[in-house]
Order: sequence, then C-alpha cells, then structure tokens
Amino acid sequence: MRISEAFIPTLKEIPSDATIPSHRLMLRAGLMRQLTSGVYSYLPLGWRAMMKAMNIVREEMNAIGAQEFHLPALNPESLWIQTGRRNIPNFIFSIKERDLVLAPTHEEVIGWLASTHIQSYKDLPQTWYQIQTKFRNEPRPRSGVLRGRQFTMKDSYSLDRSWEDLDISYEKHKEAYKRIFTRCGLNFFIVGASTGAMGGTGSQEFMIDSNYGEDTAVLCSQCGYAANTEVATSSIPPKHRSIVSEPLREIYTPNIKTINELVDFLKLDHTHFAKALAYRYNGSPILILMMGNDQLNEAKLSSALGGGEIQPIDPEELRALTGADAGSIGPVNLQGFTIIADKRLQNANNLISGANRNDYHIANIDLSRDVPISGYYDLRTVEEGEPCPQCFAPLKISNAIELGHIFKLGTKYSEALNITYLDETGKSKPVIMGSYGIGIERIIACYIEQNNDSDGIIWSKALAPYQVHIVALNIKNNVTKEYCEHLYTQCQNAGVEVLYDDRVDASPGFKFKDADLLGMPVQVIVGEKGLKQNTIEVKIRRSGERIQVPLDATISTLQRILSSTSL
RNA sequence: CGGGGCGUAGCGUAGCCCGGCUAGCGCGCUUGGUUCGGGACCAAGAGGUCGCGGGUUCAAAUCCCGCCGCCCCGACCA
Repeated sequence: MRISEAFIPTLKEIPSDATIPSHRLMLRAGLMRQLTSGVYSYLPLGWRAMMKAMNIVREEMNAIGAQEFHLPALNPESLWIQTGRRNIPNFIFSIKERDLVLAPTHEEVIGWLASTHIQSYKDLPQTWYQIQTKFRNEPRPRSGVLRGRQFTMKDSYSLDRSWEDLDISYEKHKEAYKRIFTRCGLNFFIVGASTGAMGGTGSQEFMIDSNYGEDTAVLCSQCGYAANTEVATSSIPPKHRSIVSEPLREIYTPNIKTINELVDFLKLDHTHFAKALAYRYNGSPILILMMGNDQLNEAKLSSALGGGEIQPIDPEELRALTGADAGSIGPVNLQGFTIIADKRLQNANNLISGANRNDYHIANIDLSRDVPISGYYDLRTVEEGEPCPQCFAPLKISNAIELGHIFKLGTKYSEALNITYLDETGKSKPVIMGSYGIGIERIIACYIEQNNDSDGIIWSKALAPYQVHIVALNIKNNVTKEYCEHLYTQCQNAGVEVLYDDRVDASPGFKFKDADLLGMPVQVIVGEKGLKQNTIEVKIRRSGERIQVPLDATISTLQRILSSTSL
C-alpha cells in the first residue's frame, strides 16, 4: 500500500480522552476512531491487525475440529426469557420496534440449533464457533477497546455426551487458546475463575498482567498456583478453638465502629473479633461473619449462596432490623436473619462481636453454642503475602486483563432449552455443554500494552498490518524514487506485505516518526546517501538494529529477516 | 447508579473565577516558493451554531436553570 493513497490518519498529539498506552497508540497510529462511548470504527490499518488476530484464532479453532458458523446478532427476546437471562442487569440491548434483542453472547442460539438438530449420540460430539460482533449494555465502557458496548468475540461451544467428554473438549480448547495467545506474542497466564452468571461447574481465564486490568489475580511464583481473586484461597490458619468457652458478657465500647478501633480499645489482636456484615439475598436478610479484618468477597458470597442477587442492607433498614448501626451489629439473639460465617471461623469460640445495641459488644461468643450458623463457607478475599494453598510460599497479587475465558457449562442451558439426545439404549439425556470466548479487540490492545515504546507500537510479524515499511526519504530525488518503486514492486511480487511511504510532501523526519509510530517489524530506509554507495538501510523496529544492505541483496535480506522467528 | 472532571475550527488548547470578543495560539489543511537522514522554513489564505435549550443583562464563550454527550474513580462486568 502506498501511504500517499492510504487512509492512515496518524496523530502527533496525544488525544486527551485516552489514558492508557494501547488506547493512545491505537488512536495515534490511525488504527481506529471512537464513534460514541464504547463503540469504535476500525480503520484500514487496525482492521488488518484484527484480521491477523482472527485468522490465527480461526486456524487454531479449525485445528481442534471446530466448525465455523455465523449466527445472528438479532435474537427473539423469548429465547432469552426461556433461559432466564433476559433481565440480567446491564447485559442486553433491546430493539424498540420489535420483540428482538441484540445478542450479548450465543449460548441461546447455539442451544436452539442443538435442540432442534441434535438427536442421537451419533450426532455428538460437536464443537461450533464463530467470530462475531457482540453487543452488551455496559454501564461504563472504558480503556479504549478493552471494555466496549460493541466488540468482536470468538465464541465457541462444545456439545458432548458426557462429563468425561466435556473434559476432553475443554482441554482441547485450553491447548488451542495457549497456542493462539502464544502465536499472537502475548505474555499471558491462566487462572482458575468464577463461573459467575454464566453458570456451570468450572472455568479458567487467560489473562495478562496489567495495571489497567479490571480483574485481580492471585499468583504463586513457587508452584504456579494462579486464581482470580473471586475464587482464590490461601493457607491462612483458621481461628483455633479455646478449650474453655467463657460465659457471654456484654462490654461497653463507646463510639467504637470499626474492627481497628476495637483492636486499639481492647488491646486485643483482630483475630478475637467477628465482623458482622448485613446483606439481602434474593430479598431476605442475611448476616455474614468474617474474622477480624478479613475482607468479604462478594463474588464468593454470591456463589456460596447458589447465585442470585446480593446487596448490602442500607443503614436505616439495618437499624430497623437489628436495633443498631453497622458498627454494633452481631449474631447473638438476632432475629429474622440467616447467619453464615467464613470458614476461618468454623466452630470458633470466645469471639467478640456487636451486641445489636449501639456502643456495646458481646464477648465470649461461641459460634456452636450461641449462634444458629446455617453454614461455613470460604468468603474471604486473599491478601498479598498470605501462604499459597498448595506450597505455602507467599502469594502475589496482580491486576489483570482478561483475554479469554473457558467454561464447563454442564447442563444449565440443555435443561432450559431442552437440548437432549438419545443414548445407545434409547434413553433421553441432556447434552453436556461448554462455552469458550476470546475478545479479539483485547488481543490487539493487550498486545500493544505489552509491545510499545516511547516512539510507538512494536508489531510482531504475526499481528503486523504490514511486514515491511519502505521509507523513501526524498521522493523528489529521481534515483531514490526509481529504486523505491522497484523495491515496492519486488516486495509485492515476492508476497511480502509492504507499506510504502511515497509521500512527496513529508520530510524525512516526519516519515521516520510515522514509521516508528506505526511500528511495522522491518523498515527499509532509502536515501540518496546510501544509494550513492549502492546500499539501503534495514532497521528492525523492535531492537532498533540497523543493517546496511547492498541493493542487489535487498529482497533476499528481507526474506531472510522475515523468516526468522525472533520477529 | 454514586463521586469527580470536561465540552471553544479536523486535533491539542487559551479565554470563563472577575460579562465588554471583532474568540487567541500551536499542529493540521489550501496556494506559491525554498528545503530534504529524525515531527523543515518563508509568504499568502480557508476554516468557529464557543455541546443543546431557556433565562438574567444595554451586552453572555463568560452568570443562572434544565438537558445532552464524553472521560476518570467507584459499583457492576457473560
């Protein structure tokens, strides 16, 4: 492509709305433009990079025997009512004129196809995928294309006869995902994750470490343990039970509201306290006990309760229900609440918690003697430095961006949509499903997050919109122009994807800056000086290395460089 | 949805507190000329409903009210 004829609007100045490097560079290098919040137009250069990523995804999906579909984004609303997902908050965009919705994901459509066409065990297994635009009613799009209202996703779905076969499909996907992200040049890791509103029996996320990530990952550098904080655990010890349970005793704690204030006031460490938190779960009040300063993890709470809506009880309501404010509520003689506790407090005794009376706490609470506990669950958020649950080494905590997510769905959608098959004995059984997603824009944005410098993007040949960028320093010089035109044609004939800066009105400095900003892996710099000595210069974008190449060896040198794996 | 910020030419911005504007600057753009190995120079130009609506005033980019949009933090996030 000749830059003089191309639409590549580069920006010298940093767009004020963009705060993270990938967003800034995607705008500055002319890859895309924002249309409205969370919605982007891909310009030719950005779209070429997207296509590179999609083709890698496609090749690896095809390699595990997945079949490519193209499913509709417009869906009948009724299908979503059937699976109970129509009214998930901030999820689905509706169409005003008809009872149609814009699909945020495609379990429903896949399920509909499977329920009408999968009949026998002989029809299974199947793996179906597509690369398609998704629409989600995000309350707050952010960070450029990292969280959009419209985005491109590779979504695939496995249909199996048994849980064992699902494990096989799941593992195939996991391996395919590793190959995809490796080929894309991403430095990623895999964590155990929560299934959340998708439902199902297990999942893992593919992530990159990033300060701009919205997820938090717990990692062990010793044994490789890795989990999203929504499901991560540690080997932090439980509260030990004292031999003697002392009698209950009310203590006066004037104006004490927090665990830290109690620790100071009573000169006891925080493990002596049971913090009480009040929530509503599907409408009914629930009291959660955590040890001392342990932080409740709402994702864990939600899944412990079996999924469903949880929300904190507001202050006035709390006073009406317990007779006290948030700092003074507790589990003893509390009416109208279901009470659960974190595992760390299992059967603990001699605990201090609120008295349900402002300015008073109760000491010596024995959870098995004094409190009707409905269950103990892992509800706490793991903190940096706690011992690894597998090897006891100190855990690290990182922010992370999610690139892909793989789920063992099981029978949730099979049941809702009646997806069944007849087994060898003629018995009807539910199809066992898995679903697997990759955000294509996130591949691009994450790649740029990990591969840029102060001059611009550093593309690898796998994702680069073009492999070679010819910089004609002064195109008005006939010798320069003649050689560049010759080289441009040679590259095209040799099948090398080439971008050719043939602009007559741009100065050499301007062209250098643009070439570094656009970031193609190899630059060929052609100027009068070199030509006088029958050489051109090849610059490797990533290393900055410059090689003087004799004119007659240019194409062979480019081909040699492009075939090396280090690009 | 809570908190904060912003909206002035294609981009980046000054002016707003304290009304007097005929709205300034840099980049980019057009024309002509010079220059050509790290975002060149000279000259002449084009380009603005100051987000939208209402109000106050002799006078509004500037003050007041309402709305819309965008960004950031939080909540949320298959």
